[in-house]
Amino acid sequence: MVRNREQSEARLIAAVGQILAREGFAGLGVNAVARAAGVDKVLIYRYFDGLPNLLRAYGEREDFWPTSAEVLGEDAAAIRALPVGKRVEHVVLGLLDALRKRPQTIEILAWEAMEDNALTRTLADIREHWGLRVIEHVFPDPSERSEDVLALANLLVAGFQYLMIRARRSPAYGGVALNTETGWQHIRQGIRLACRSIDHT
Amino acid sequence: MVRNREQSEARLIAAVGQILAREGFAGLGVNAVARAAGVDKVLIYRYFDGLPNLLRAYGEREDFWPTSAEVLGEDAAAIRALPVGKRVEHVVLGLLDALRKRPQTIEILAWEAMEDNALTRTLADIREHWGLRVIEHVFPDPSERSEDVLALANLLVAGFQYLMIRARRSPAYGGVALNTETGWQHIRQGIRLACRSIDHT
DNA sequence: GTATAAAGTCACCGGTTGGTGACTTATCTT
DNA sequence: AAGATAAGTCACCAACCGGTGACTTTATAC
Repeated sequence: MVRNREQSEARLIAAVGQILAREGFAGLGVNAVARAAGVDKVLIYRYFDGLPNLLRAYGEREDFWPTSAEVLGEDAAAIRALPVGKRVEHVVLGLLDALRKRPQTIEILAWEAMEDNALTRTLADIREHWGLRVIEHVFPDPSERSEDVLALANLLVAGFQYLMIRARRSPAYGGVALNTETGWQHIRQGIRLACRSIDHT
Repeated sequence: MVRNREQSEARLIAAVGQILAREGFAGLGVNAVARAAGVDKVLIYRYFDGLPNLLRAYGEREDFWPTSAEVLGEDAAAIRALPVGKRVEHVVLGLLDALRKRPQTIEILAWEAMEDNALTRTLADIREHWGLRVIEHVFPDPSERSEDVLALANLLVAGFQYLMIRARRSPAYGGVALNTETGWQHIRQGIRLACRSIDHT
């Protein structure tokens, strides 16, 4: 048996992702993670001082959250020149595409919303800083942020996040297909439709 | 000790609601329910043949789901005379108000989306029949159901459901207050804003 | 009043959970 | 080569989980 702390840490972090993808957060525990990593669970305490910190390490991997560039596109300055409605549409759709590629991130978001414990709180901390940066990027001028438009934008984001969560178990939601690409195209069209009314006041 | 099966059953059903309200579905188990009901857990098996059926009994109480009248208003026929966008607005806002009064129902919806087991599947069955009736009521003519509008309507419903779920733990979401009435007024305005573009094509 | 079926109690089962102490073994420094 | 430090193993803990069998107690039907 080769002894290698770095490798063991990496295995534990990878095991978190495996379990989240396979069983969801319900199966996430010290025993399960250690078993999946092929490592003794005592190392979780020695190296990470418990599961919450291991989960924090997992949440801080580079590709866990999309970068601002991935959400906003390469030319962030060009976005700020668009009317507000178009800007909202752009960032909401960008966020949708970015998150659809990250099923484990969706799993974390879901869990964060459901339960309130040491593990979820650490994850909420990580996401906090990330989310604020995006808003600052898109709406540098606070006067542009109408309360109602902000509410609508967040409602749309909350909506597709919830649909992504349901998509893992259910093939459809209220007549909208969640397991086909065309179903998600309709959702994207719905978002565009909603954003159209923002500039049209 | 008075012996009364009906009362014990009622206590168990009430205990389910208590636990859902207090701890959420994470704390929902045979032992916890029996303890909260002040009743031996063996009665759960004797009277309900297990927790799933007890939960089904809980989900079938009269006031658990809003009635169609509560969502649509008293004059369901008048709604069908409105343009499509107004109809969507009306039913989405009606559903929002109806569900805001039912925190335990939100808890169930959340759980249903998160986990997939015997308990959640029984609850999904109950909700299924309920949801279809509402859609049939509002859009009796299938030709009126544009795919994109349907997607938007479901996106809005999914959105406020997700926000309600988060509201239990977080006071705000992306700058929108979830713990004040004015915050929810902004969300309602956002819904109205989104629906405006439906008829405006 | 007595028999009987049901209501309720209690102790226990195997399994899993998060967590720890004591141990062996490998690697690295001197 | 010897010793120190860290990596990894293992057995065990108390607490909980869902679930069951055997028991006592009460109400009810006859």
